[in-house]
Amino acid sequence: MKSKYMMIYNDLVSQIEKNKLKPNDKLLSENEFIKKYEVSRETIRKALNLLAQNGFIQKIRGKGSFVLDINKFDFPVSGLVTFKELSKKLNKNSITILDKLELKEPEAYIKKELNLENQKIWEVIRVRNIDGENIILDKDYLDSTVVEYLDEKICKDSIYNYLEDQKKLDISFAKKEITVEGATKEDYKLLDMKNFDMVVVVKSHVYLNDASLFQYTESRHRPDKFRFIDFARRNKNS
Amino acid sequence: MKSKYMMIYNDLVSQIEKNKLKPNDKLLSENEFIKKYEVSRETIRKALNLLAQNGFIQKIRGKGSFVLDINKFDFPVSGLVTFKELSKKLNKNSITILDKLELKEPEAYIKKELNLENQKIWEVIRVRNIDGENIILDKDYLDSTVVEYLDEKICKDSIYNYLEDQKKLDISFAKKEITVEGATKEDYKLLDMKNFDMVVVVKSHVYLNDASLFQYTESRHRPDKFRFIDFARRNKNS
DNA sequence: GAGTGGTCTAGACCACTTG
DNA sequence: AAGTGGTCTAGACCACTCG
Repeated sequence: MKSKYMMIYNDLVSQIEKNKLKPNDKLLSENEFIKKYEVSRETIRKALNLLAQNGFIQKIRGKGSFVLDINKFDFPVSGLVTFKELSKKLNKNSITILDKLELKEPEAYIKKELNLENQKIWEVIRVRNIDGENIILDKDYLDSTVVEYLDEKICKDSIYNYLEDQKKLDISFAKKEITVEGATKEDYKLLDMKNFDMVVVVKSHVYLNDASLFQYTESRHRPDKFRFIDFARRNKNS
Repeated sequence: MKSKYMMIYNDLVSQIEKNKLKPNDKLLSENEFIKKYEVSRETIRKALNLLAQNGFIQKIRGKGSFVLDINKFDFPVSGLVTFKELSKKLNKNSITILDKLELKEPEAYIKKELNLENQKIWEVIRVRNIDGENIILDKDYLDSTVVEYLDEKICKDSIYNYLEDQKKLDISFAKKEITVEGATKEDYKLLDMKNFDMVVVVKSHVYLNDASLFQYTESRHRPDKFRFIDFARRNKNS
């Protein structure tokens, strides 16, 4: 955030997103960046490595760093991103409908997913309406010992906003699993399923900075509207 | 590969995979690692940061680094991994059936996906049979100016093995897109579709180290057998 | 206060690309 | 030969956790 390499990273990301740096453009060399930002080489390299990791640039030894033509920003992207952040980027006409908000004893399988003892959980069921159609069903389960309070307003806006900005929780990482399953009665009831009989299910376990699990989520998508984009670098360690 | 931080990274990964380091175990501190491996701190930190990035450990300031309980290795995992590498990890009984191998003029949409001029392409169509069922249909299209030669043996084994080990190509990164589509006649013909009428489609654009695009792939999965696991860290830059 | 990880520096040597 | 990125070092200061 305030670290030098993060500021340089954010500066370059915004230049790429604003198209001030275009695909195939050559960045300044590391030595030129050193002069421009008045920092050491390793600091520049941290920023550039982050850009490479996230698919913005490709570094080529002996040649330089080049902007990639991966327009990840037209679509949903991998990573840990909230629905609100996404719909903002996509410029879609989206509404969130709160179907259920309840502090309750967890069902057995939720208890298992969240490794709970006797804590209660918040169950939040929300329907995402995009361009007039109910497309996504989000079912969230949050450990009430971590998240003591929730209300309708928070759920309709963004739970993560509240947790990060108000509660200062440090949401750190998630394990996500994508599968395709038969639609349930609940899916048919809450979503505009047309003639589809399957849904894409994204199950997430979300962890705080101290590696504690606090949230389990099932995000159920009508198959024709589901899209997941991933940028992957190849590992050749072994 | 031969770099110090990569050797340390691989050493620790193998300790975690062999369960010599168990979930929630505390790693040595950075200063202890310095003594153990006789390297500088930044070198240790490069190795540990790679582990954190890939979901093996969580670093907590003031406390230490801890092994995560993310059993990514039971399942398909995100990243740029070949079918052969995957099936080896999964210990499944898998067979590859070569349906088509042809050097030809590309169809218009392939030409577009690969930004081709007048090059011919290799079209490779393979069916993956797992535990006796035809589950996955892989359609590969490779730029023949990059990959001049292919044969049946290579396609039945692993194209990437050949390209990396024999041809010394540096496969670097890919953009992948996951969607769900209606099954085509080809899907019905080549896959054991049971009663399903949709397939999960993974479209990949694969690039070399010099950022040149050389392969486009469509991997079509029967929906009940598809599973994608992703480990994601949250970015809070903006 | 001692120990931990996070950031940053200045300098070194290397491998690779290009003119 | 000059310029590029890749690795590595030794040391510094900081913010955080914990007893």
